Amino acid sequence: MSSALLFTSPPPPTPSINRSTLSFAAVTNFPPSPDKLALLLDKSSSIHHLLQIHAALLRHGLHQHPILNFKLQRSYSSRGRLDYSLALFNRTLNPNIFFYTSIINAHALHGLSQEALFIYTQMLFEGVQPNEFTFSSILKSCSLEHGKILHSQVIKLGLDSDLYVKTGLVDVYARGGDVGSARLVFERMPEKSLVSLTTMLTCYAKHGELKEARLLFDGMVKKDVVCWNVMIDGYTQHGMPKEALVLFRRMLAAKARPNEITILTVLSACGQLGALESGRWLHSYMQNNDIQVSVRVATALIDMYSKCGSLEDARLVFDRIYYKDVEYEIEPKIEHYGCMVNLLGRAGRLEEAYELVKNMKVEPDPILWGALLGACRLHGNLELGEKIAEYLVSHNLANSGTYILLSNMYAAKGDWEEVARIRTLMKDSGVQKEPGCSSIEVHNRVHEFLAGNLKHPKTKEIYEMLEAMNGWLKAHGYTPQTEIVLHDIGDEQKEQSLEVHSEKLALAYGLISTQPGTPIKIVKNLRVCSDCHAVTKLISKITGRKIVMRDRNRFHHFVNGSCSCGDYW
DNA sequence: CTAGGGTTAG
Repeated sequence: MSSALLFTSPPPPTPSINRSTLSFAAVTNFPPSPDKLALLLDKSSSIHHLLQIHAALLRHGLHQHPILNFKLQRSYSSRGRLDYSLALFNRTLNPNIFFYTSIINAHALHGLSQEALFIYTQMLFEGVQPNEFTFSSILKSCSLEHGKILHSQVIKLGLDSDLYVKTGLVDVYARGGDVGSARLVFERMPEKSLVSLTTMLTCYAKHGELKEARLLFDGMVKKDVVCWNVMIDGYTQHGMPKEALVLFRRMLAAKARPNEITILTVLSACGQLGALESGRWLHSYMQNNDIQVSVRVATALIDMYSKCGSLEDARLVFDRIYYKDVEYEIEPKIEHYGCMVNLLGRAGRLEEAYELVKNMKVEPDPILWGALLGACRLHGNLELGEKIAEYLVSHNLANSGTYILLSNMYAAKGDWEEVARIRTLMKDSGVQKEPGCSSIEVHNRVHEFLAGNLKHPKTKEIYEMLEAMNGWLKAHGYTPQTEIVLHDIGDEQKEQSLEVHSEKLALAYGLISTQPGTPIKIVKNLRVCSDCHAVTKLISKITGRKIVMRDRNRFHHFVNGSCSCGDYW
């Protein structure tokens, strides 16, 4: 602004003052009454505002007022300023039980269990006796060990009849993994609230006791969104995504309203299943029901679409995120070593990969060893393969994959004696091969197939299609890769055992149950075998279908007789 | 009118 303008501007208008209003305000607002300050404290929304009120308390000698001090402390805590909260607490003379409980609660809520416990002991030292409120606060963050001590104090003080305290105790035992004690406390509760039921439900679900969880869940008369979420998530987190989806449908049928957490859980289940249609449906459900796509939901959507093989949709969601979380500034973890091992392994630089794993700063996990062993198999390096397998077996690190890969290598060389030895070794060690399972989603339903499985209602049609597929394959000059069958059986039997691999059953079902030309998406829990891979390539050419197969490691996009993995997986 | 503390899901 120029100085000329400054001088030519009219002076600001003088506010007209109503004298009676002014004197009234002066009388009522000064000095501020504790009532007014309490109200202000409850309503204030910014830290700046709180600091102003704090100043007013000091200015007017109200800084030892128990209620105002308590409210101020609570507001500081809820705004995440535990430092101010604690400073206020330390300057307060003889804090009462309310103040103690509140500050303990604030620390417990922020996961500062050591500090919460410290204040608790300080309180006991000062001769202030804890009550049921104090215990339900302190129990929230404490360890199992401390929980047990607190439990005995609860009983001593006769506070163990309180519903909140009991729920807190169930939660402590549950978090500490002591399911038995959690159940004991729970079962002795004379009345069980929705929250205490949900706490116990969470305990079962977290520890994989899904049958117990479901029993409790089905017995619950009143169900809110939290308990639905707990139950659905229990299935999702324990390899039962199909059950998770089924339960989610029941949730909708029961007119319960899903929230963001439900969506996150169900999207994860869809990803595990490769259930693209269900995932898409969920996406549109969110759009129709005004459930906002937060970054977390967007990430879950991208994860789901990626795992379902629809990279186009994943990209679409990704491009719509304004603010992107990024996985930069991360410490190299075991996954990154995994990438390196895969890279070196595929390039045939096995010794280098082996050296890398041996000299890692982090403890190598079975997946990493598996990657290395897989590379040995790929390049037929039996010598190193044996060395690694021996190491794994002797260090108790072997899983079913170790044995399978090793016996694969021997089988490929026709060394059936060694194959038999490995099988015995595997049997003796007690590890079992995870059965191969393929699933396909058709019309919003997930169909699962195990090798040689005859349980599907359309079994007859599926096997007819398998026959037809064999005919097409033979006509194209295909010979089954019988050498990959591990059992020492006749060639004809080997062919038969290959024919009913779970991915072929799923593929046959996909062909008979969808319109010609529709892309087929299959999810397999293990790695796809090389015979199934070759067959799927040919089928994609013969039928003109795009086939996406997600196995344990990666996606295979089969189009017109070739696969995106370049036959290198 | 008058004041204050507690539980479950990711």
